[in-house]
Amino acid sequence: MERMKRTATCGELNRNHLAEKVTINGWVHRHRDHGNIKFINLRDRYGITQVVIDADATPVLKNTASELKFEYCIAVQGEVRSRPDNMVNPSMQTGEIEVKAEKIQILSTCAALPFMIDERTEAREDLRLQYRYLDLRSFSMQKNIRLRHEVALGVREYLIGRGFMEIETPTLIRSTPEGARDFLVPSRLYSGKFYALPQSPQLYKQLLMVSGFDKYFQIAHCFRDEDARGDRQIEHTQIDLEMSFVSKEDIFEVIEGMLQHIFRKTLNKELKVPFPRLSYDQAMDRYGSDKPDLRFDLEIKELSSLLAQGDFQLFKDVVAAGGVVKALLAPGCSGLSRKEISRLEETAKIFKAKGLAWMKVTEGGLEGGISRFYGDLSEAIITETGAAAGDLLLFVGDTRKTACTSLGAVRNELAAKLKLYDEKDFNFAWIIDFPLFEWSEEEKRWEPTHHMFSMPQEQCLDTLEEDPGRVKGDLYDLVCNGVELASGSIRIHDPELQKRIFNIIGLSLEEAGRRFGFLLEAFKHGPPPHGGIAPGLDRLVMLMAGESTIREVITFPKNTLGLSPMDDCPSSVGREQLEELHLKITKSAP
RNA sequence: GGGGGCGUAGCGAAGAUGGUUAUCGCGCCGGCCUGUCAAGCCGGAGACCGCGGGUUCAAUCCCCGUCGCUCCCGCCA
Repeated sequence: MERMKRTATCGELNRNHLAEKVTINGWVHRHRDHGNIKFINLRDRYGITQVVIDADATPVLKNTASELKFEYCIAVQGEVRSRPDNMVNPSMQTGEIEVKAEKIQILSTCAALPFMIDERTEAREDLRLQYRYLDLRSFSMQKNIRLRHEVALGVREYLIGRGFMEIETPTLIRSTPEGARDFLVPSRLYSGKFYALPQSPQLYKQLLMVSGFDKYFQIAHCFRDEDARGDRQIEHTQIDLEMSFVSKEDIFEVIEGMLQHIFRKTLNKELKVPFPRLSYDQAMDRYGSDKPDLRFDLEIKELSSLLAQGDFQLFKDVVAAGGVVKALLAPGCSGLSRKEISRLEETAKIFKAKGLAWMKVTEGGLEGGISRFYGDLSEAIITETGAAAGDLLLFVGDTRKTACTSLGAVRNELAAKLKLYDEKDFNFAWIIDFPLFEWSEEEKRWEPTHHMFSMPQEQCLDTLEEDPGRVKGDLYDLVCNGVELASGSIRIHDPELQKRIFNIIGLSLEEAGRRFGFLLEAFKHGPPPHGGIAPGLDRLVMLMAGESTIREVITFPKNTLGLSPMDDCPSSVGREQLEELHLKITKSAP
């Protein structure tokens, strides 16, 4: 029998098609058998159309229809007709019509499903990942993957419209043991040698600038052999871009325009640009994070000198030792129970705080917690924090970093608990003025905060070596709703300056030459000033889709352990394969 | 490497201070049904209660260990 090819999709039929003969192909989404009449909701990626097998159907048709089960792939030929007035389904796109089946062909059958293909699948995630091809049939996954496609399309439309060229760079590259752990690919031809998968196309895009390509972008796969998280996979996708002859202002403007274009097109949402800017120091001091969620206020205040005046010895000691006391005002939270406060304290402790001190604000002043140490200062504390009766004050005294980050975590938890923000808001901001170097206690040396090719800010150029910790870089992150969406910098294009950076991070010229000789050599040949940025596509789509993990916007993700439950990889390989690669396994996985 | 949570039928859940036959919804199988759209009704099958050990007359429940998944700290230039 000839296969019945489709003439229409399951999403497009409406009153304009009445009386037309159509063939639709798709999957049996639902079937309702009333004995002498039967309904099938046929689904394809465009929508769902109701098929009716009427009482007057031929025995052959009725027989075929009775065989249908969930997710059978079928073809239906029939006539589009309007539903009886009281049977119209206003919640369906095609709810005014139905297809009266004349012929049904079963294209393939479907075994019993491991889970229902629902709008919201409730199966455990590892099961969903194991049967990802089924999970991807669900409405929400179809929607997410389509959104991802539209975002990628928007990226291309916008950037190409702005004169960018989409250029590919290699996937098998030289390993550079800086930063994240590399994935290595053993060489067959050269025993004991390895390629690496790129953590990003960083060096190549800089070389493309040297080549004069001026405005480059690529939707690039990046690989990092580190532990996964909800917003992190060992393999992810970046919208990688680089521009010559620019300052960070130019890059901000391109990214703002690009996001505006994408949001307008896909979500019909108007983003307000330019995005606000916060220095790294401000972000840490006020929000306790370098990726603050700015959908809500809840600012952290510093009360070191005030609280060191009271009788609470712990805070006195902290301040005397050069630490700080930070305060977070929890509005209307004086009613929180001990238990609730101690839950917040647990959160603070995860981020290294030794405890979470508190005071309740009442009409009569401060009460409970550590308030008894601050009788005389209560008015000053209330004024300083802007607290009002009914509020709760939370304090951490510690090093600046610990005090800030632990209260930052409490801040996020409080905001979620108090529902201080609209989930659907998008609150973008640029975080700028990052320090260029960080002291590594483990390595006992300065390390680049971002990477070693980032430009120090001009005012620091003369004094780089004096106090590397104070050097600010031409570095910037884009954050949205507490998620780091992009990271970039203006790059160094002066080999002499580059050498000074190597020197500060303790990388000898010989070693630098071995690892990055090609880049240094390139920079001897008229490199243009350049800079770039790389928004994470997965995270962007995750936010836009309202999802809380990037796995929901990736077709075939790994789980948090870096495994793929569907094809069960990584997997072992045969001895011949290993021998060909000159490899020997010294220890097998348990 | 470390901490929290979860693990009961194909799926999602409930369960008891330790006590006969482990409960519910979806799915599956069989039957009925002419307008449903999460169709409905009747009947049925399906669970070594993650795995191993311990305590006990008795463990799905308590204890110890282990495995799997997940969230987080570390890590992620």
